[in-house]
Amino acid sequence: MTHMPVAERRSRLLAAAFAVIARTGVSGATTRAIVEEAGMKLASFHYAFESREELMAELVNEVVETQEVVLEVATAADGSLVGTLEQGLLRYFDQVRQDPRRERAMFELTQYAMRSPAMEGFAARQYERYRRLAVQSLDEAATRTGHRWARPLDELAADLVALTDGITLAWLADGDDGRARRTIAFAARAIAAEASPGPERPATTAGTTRTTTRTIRTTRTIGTRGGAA
Amino acid sequence: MTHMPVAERRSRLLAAAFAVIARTGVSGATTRAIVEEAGMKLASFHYAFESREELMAELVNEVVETQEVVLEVATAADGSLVGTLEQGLLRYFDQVRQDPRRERAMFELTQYAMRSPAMEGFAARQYERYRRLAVQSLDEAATRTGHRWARPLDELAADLVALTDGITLAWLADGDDGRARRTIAFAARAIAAEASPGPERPATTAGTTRTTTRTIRTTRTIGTRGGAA
DNA sequence: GTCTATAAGGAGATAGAC
DNA sequence: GTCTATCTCCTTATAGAC
Repeated sequence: MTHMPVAERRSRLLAAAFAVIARTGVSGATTRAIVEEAGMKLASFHYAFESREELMAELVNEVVETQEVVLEVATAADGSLVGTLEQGLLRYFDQVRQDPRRERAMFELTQYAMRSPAMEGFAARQYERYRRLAVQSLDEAATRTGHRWARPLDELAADLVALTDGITLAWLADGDDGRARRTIAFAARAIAAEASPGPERPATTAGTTRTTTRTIRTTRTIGTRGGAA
Repeated sequence: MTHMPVAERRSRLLAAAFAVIARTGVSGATTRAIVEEAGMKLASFHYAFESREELMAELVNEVVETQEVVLEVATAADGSLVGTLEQGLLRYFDQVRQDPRRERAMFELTQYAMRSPAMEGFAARQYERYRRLAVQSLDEAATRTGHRWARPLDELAADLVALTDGITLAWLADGDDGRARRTIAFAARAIAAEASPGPERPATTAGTTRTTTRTIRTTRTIGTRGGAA
């Protein structure tokens, strides 16, 4: 019915496709289901895209490039590195809890891409992006709490991504919030243990609640179960 | 052609289904592809199974129950806990490298089960089993190296499973052996850091190569990059 | 540019001969 | 019990009217 620039149509179809995948999985994302979700007619699909495969490739690309947060660093409750990391991980986990279907869709799209010879290398690029985002978070966390990472940041980023992936997968499987939070506390300890007290001073301690002013409390933090668990 | 007890037929179809899934993914596991893999005719499928869905459910069950190793503990190179854990993780990783398609199939089956309302709770059972196996490994590693876990073993098992999952997923995505091994070294340190030197003596130090006899060397082992990386 | 109608093929499942 | 042949439905994709 309505006229629509082809770019707009493509964009809407991509969004619709992701929505369908989130709801029913990749296998449910038929051209018919997608156009219905987008409120279009079937023929419009093939006017905007050469094939379903082209849409999937485009979607997979878009999804990689718009991936934003691995974990958002928010200055710690007590200024500690562990606490800061744990807070960040808990925020990430909140996002997962808030929209589990999105997360499931991401995993499925990754696996779909790994199966498609045409999308060779996509999964690798996705994980590279995850790591880049993690690098930023780790860098900021260390700076804010006055620490220095004892290993190449890129390596630590890979460790962090592995932990978040594992935590997410397990939670998607069993939905056990408490368990996820305990593993998050563990993850925070594990990552924090890879830092040394560094020369970088925390930028500012203002504006945070419960400022215990206990700066540079670090490395050996076994047993710090944080506010979680 | 050949007569065959129905139980045998079911068993062969299940094995064929898993092979097809490993090769082409769940979406490629059509009844036709499965019977071809098994060297049967299509009608035999529906003689042995009510429906494709029934086979998938059965497969998913079988796969859970026959899952054997999360990580196989082999006495450490130097008797340390970190080393023991790292060795075990490296062995696990070797298995993954040796048959990546199997691992991919496992992830896909889990996700498939999570999408099927009929298989509600399967994924949770699978992860419970993973944890039980991890508990055994952790228990043995601690006993052998004379340590005591400072947290409930079930929690640590969840941490370990998250790490192995994350390591596996990342490697399946990018195939970077070095990175995987570095993350494994990190994982070993992280888990080992959750132990305290305990009263349990190592059972025996005989039969292991490079027995440095340095018993009870523990907890603070950052930087022990082991034989990996 | 957008629609209806349909082609062409693959899917799960079954009928019925042997 | 095992086969061939077929039903029915759903998929991607296109033809052709408007």
